[in-house]
Amino acid sequence: MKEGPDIAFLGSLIGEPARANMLTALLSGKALTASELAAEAGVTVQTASSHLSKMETGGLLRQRKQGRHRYFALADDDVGSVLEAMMGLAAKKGHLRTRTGPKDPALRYARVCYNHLAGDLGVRMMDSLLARDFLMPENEGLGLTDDGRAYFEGFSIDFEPLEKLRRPLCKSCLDWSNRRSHLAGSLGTALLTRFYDLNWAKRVENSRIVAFSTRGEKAFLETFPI
Amino acid sequence: MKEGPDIAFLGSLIGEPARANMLTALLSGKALTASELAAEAGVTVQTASSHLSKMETGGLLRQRKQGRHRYFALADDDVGSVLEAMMGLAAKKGHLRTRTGPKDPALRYARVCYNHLAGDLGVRMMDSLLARDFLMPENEGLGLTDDGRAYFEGFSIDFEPLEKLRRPLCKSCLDWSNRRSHLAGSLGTALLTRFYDLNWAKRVENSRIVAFSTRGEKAFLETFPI
DNA sequence: GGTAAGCTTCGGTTAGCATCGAACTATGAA
DNA sequence: TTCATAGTTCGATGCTAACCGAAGCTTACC
Repeated sequence: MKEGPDIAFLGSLIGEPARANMLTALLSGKALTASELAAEAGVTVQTASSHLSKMETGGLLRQRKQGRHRYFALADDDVGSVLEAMMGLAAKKGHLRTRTGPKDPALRYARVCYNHLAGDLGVRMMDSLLARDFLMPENEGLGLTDDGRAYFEGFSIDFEPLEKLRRPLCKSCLDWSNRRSHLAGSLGTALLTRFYDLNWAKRVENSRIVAFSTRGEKAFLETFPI
Repeated sequence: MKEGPDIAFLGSLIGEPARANMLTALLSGKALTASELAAEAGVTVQTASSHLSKMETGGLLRQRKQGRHRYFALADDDVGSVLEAMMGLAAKKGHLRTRTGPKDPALRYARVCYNHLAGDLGVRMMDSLLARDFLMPENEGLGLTDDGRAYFEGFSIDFEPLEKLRRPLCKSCLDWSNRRSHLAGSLGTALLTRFYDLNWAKRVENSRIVAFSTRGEKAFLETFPI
């Protein structure tokens, strides 16, 4: 009767508070256990387990067994992108969750989006890389220029393992706080890891906030001028 | 307790079959009456009315009264983008609706996405415009170059009314069938209208398919070479 | 082997919400 | 005024799915 992909199924999967909580938690990029996700969503483990299996068969989640733990993560970058896009729309329409605490400014400034840097600093990095022609928009998304490759190699990014992955190297992801794009893809992930390694920033426990040190922030702003 | 925008609310709004059907119908870009949408969703008008008011207060829909008719349409381009993004994910994950009929190839070739051209031809147009530097990727999305402006004016696009709108002129929208981008925004809308005016193509009744005439297709391909 | 932790499965309960009939409002036509 | 069409509101019904207790399964650690 009807043509096209089934939006309703996806929507209902995302549109249940407990599941939405879990998905938002997983947007932090960390793989979490069923118990952790249950706590995050405020339901018992049995209920969480049921939700998790639904989301897994629905293609939103990926499961990795490790000993007696089962770690859940978003299935791929696309799931994260759609979630962030929905966040953007929700924010624009004023559908905010209960109370957007004092963390909010920090969250808008620098946060983890699945596995890469988002927020003001994420957008700034993207802008800077585009302005200096290190990244070039391509049909499908984003391409790395030769200059860009050299630049990142100078920044101690090792491309060899990245290129073996099935994930795209560069991808743009729409920011819900800014309504502008930031860099996703395996390069985005690698860069964020590099920031951690350089001690420019570290993750805030139980939050998506990325806390830059004053020194780290300075270095970041110098590395990615506008 | 929790920070950030509320995904669950949006998801539940979209994740109900009747509502999803209506939204998909509205992706055609046409404003439809409550009765038409009820038929589209396969529910009675009372039920439809209830759904419509929910979606309107939820910010997904916009209502325009006209005599004793009430026309509903998607609230803005962003809603359309999120819907297409979800379609992309659903298609990728294999969640297709009941049976994807013989219309499908035509739908992938050229269809309406809210108010602009999508599908293979839509993507080709985007590629062509980018390759010839008529469009340039900018921070937020897409920018029109001076060359581009001249080019479109030669194509009888009148920019004056377009620039008075609050909508962005150019915007990229991810294609669910192709997983590549095509041109949205008010320019995208204007171009599609122009194709209709030139009799290159016309809408197929009760469908999102855009049917190009052989002459129109030829002209289109020449106008937007790769 | 025994025990504990992590997670899933099963069954029964409950709550929310979509659904529709019927009554009501509003606009237009005769 | 009267009738017809478009749409909303109200109330009752019924279905679905989330929820949790209890039991079962698997893996680890002593």
